Amino acid sequence: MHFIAEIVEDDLRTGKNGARLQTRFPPEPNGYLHIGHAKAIWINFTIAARAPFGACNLRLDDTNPATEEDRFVRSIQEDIRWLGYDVGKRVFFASDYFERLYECAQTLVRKGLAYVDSQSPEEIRDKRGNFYTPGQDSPYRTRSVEENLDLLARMRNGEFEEGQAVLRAKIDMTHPNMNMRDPLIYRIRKAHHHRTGDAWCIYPMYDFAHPLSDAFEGVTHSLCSLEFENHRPLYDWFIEAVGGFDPVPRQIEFARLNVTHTVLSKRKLQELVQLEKVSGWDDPRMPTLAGMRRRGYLPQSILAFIERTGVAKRDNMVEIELLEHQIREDLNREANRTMAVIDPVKVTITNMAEGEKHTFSIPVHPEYPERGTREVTLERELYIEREDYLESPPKKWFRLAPGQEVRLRGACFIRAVEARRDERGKLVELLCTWDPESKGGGTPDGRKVRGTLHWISKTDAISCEVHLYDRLFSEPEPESEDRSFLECLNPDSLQIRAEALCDRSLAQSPEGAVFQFERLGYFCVDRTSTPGRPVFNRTIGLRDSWAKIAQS
RNA sequence: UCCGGCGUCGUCUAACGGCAGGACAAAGGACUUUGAAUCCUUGAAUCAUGGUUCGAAUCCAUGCGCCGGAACCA
Repeated sequence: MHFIAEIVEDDLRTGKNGARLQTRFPPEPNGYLHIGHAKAIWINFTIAARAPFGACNLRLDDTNPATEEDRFVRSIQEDIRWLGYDVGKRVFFASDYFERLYECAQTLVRKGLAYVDSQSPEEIRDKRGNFYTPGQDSPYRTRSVEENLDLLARMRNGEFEEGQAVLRAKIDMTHPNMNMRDPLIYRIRKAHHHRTGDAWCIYPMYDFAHPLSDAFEGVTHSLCSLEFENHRPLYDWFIEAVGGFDPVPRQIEFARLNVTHTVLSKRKLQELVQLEKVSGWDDPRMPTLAGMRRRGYLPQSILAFIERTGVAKRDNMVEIELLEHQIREDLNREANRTMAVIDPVKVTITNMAEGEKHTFSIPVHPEYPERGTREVTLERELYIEREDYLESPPKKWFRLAPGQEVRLRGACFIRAVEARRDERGKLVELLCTWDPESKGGGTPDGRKVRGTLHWISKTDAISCEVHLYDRLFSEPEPESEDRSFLECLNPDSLQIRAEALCDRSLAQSPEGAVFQFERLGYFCVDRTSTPGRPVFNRTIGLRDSWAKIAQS
């Protein structure tokens, strides 16, 4: 049980808030959700579920019309649903509260706790002071309630231009926490809002809108990331200053998720999209939920990963290996086996007659025989992976080499006899012999072969396209200061293999279907697939202990 | 120089004054019709110094280090 759960359990036990429990997930609709958001989503929904009638609201925090778009509102809802959370009717918008927030602002003015400042943005910034020196009061700080009320109404009516006036809270210009030095409440923005259109020309700031929106909704625990820790005194101040709320929400901060070999800043993700380093927000290399979905990640894997990384207050950098481990663990269970050859080389079995065919059935999943079997055909012409044959192999090479015998997965033993190459030396065909005694994959004499290869016969094969994805960044910490994250991009993060072959049975596979291509990894059907030509995305490769042996 | 937060194996995370544990990663081995999966084994940590205590990762003090904070962004 993490520290937030402990606080909440404690509140529940002591009957705080009448044992009510409510949280909220408040994204700004200015980009796609990524795996860092998944952490916030998971925390907020699992915490809410700790009480019988606990609930988590989705609140789109749309207080800045300049950056927000309706398409992001839609993608956010889609991604939350995909993760497995049903917000039902609990979808709210900060913009729905604009009128009520305005009334709160008037209340503050009447209480003498807010004033209209007519200084320029530059003056306001200069007079805020800095970490070491206190700020100075605005000359407009002492305006009367009546004047402030009038000015605020005229701000709303559009009588001022952007930058000519703002509404500020009257707190303390010498406060050591700079957030408390008369923070802005409203600024003028003559911009079109994606939901309220042109109804407003003043928009509330986050520090004002956020705590009050929580209070309006009856949120009891407002969970956010560490960078808002400095804002908590202000969060509490606005709720107290407006007054009359029950329950009074409590803000608790946790450390956001960081993962090696990727970036999780919205600005950087946006840059990758804009600079076309990736194909879009849902590029399978992106850490966005849309990208991970297209990549073939299962939502339960993402959630399990987040649960395993924990919730605490120290800064963290989770190794991507933990995510990859989780994906493999789930996909190993979920994905049925089939065979595909990504870089095919033709094999001719010279001692098998033209037209001769043998059929074998192989379990669809070795650990779950109840899932049934698949049929493969063995015949004179077939294909194996080019890299599975080596003319002069290193030690411990179990695959094909001159004179060496291997097993074709689920079928029989073959032995390499001759390699045919073109004028440039490229392998074009392998002549092999098979042992008819080895049908099924073993022989009466009980001799062992160490290597088993995946393969596909000429009649079973259809052409397909395979997208081999790897980590987007080759550096473990592309966000570290020493260079631009763009310089850390992995040039081989995508390899397109248009010559690949896969089993006929995959021709009509629906988008998102997942498979293990034996010995290669886990793959899913991309949305660009067509019935005649499937396109597969590699979600993650199998662990490859040969790669380590080969290295040494 | 100010304010806030945080320091436990390489990484993430437990411990609520009483044997520093787990997971990933790493190394070695067994098994294997996927060099997969599975199984076994091993190495690996309390930022430092003082104090309180029978006993401190935990409480106190001091120091050091790291992160965040000076948008009319969220």
